[in-house]
Amino acid sequence: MIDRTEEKGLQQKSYTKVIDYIKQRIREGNLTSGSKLPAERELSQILGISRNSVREAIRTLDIMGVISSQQGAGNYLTGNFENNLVESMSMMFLLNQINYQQISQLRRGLEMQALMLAIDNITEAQVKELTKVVAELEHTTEENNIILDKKLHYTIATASQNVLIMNILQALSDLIDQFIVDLRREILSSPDSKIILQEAHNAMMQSLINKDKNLAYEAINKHFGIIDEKLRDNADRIVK
Amino acid sequence: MIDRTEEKGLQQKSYTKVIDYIKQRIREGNLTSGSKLPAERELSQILGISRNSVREAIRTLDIMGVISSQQGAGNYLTGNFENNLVESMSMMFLLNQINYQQISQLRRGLEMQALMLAIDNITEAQVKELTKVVAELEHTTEENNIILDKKLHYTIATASQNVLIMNILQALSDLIDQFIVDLRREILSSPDSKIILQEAHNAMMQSLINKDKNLAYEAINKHFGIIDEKLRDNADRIVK
DNA sequence: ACACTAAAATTGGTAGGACCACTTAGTAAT
DNA sequence: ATTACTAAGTGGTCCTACCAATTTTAGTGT
Repeated sequence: MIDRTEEKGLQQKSYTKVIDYIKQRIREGNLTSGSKLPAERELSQILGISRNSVREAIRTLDIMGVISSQQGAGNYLTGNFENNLVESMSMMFLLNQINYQQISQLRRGLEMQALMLAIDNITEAQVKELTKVVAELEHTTEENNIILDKKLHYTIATASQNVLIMNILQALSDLIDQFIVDLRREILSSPDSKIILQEAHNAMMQSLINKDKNLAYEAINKHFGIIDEKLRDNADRIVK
Repeated sequence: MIDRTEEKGLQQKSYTKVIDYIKQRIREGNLTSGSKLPAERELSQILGISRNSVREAIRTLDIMGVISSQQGAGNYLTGNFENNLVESMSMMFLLNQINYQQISQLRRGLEMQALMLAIDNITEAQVKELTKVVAELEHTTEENNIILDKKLHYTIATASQNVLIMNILQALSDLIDQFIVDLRREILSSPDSKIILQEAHNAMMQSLINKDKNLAYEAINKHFGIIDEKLRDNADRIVK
């Protein structure tokens, strides 16, 4: 992406040609989401590099979620970046560059902003959906607790109409699933936190209905206040 | 790690073996940040796959920022994920999956949370640094305006002590540099917005000194209120 | 014994060919 | 027209060879 070619012999690596080529084609409007890329053998000819190098770039874009490789069919531009975020953060987590507290802090910031945006953008249907989920959450089994909770937050994220925030929140949710499922389940269903979370969820819903950003602010703080508290009590139980 | 081969033809792709292998070694503590990975030829032997496949994984991890490849020396575990985020978001931007408004909304959410965390974690030295930057920002040339502004926000992000949030904010900053430098410059130096931004920056600083989260909330909203307004007026000027 | 240099070994970067696995399109048989 | 089969196209994997940069080793001279 960053081209420092010709700068003291610092040579552009082959695979960057592929990425640059694709970006260029996108800019020109020749490639859009869903488009089929030239075949790998063809790309290697066009760019004057080996198929190996092409594949290294393709594989990277694949894992990053930019394209989707289908054996026998071809490479297609897609744009699912969630996976990439999950993989990245998963690695950061493993390398101890971040801990769960930081993940939770990030999530709080995003949930807050998502809720604020949702207040401006939520549709009637989404409010209805949300009301249903909140109601169901009040008397549900431990099994469905997580599913419904996810649904609630997902609905709000969707209502924010911000794909970027949605993707990151989804990635965070996946990350939590990956590393601390048990703890999540426990927090959601322990008697004391359950009540507070219900109140928080209710307040979030009310803030959306009344378009009350102050209430939204309080609701999110309440929600993550209890979560952070529980995390502090169980910090030792987060395993990798 | 889990090999589901032979299971109805659902075959694990070769390169995943490399990623799983590295993750496993990290979990076991055999690999940490800075460690040298086995040579590619060696890895291909260990995992029973071709060097090509190994390289596809290595290249991906390289671009993701997990490792750093140095020709002649070897592959080293690093953990610079910022680049990856920039590349990802850059692609999302190009593919029109996100627009600048969404980037700004994300940034608002993160700056808000960063400031809130900074209130709890900022050091004396950082407060001093910040005070200096804010003072300098009041009478500076257009050139230094951007640099100082970046420095201000970077200082707050650092003070949040949350590497994840720092990384994303840095990535957003890079993304802005990449696509809308001119607009950024203009917003920062146009007479009307300059005053409001100064007020916002001052309020942010005050909120840190007085540890006043309500003021922080207002300051961030003021800061991004004017930015969003300017963006609306110049939406047509964002090019790719 | 030390410092420096040059050769050798190591390691990532690139290339090209071969074949497998899967999908798609075209063709032939019914 | 439908189906079955074949052929072509395309990604997935492997191998071998060589280039380019770095590191290590051996050697040389003082």
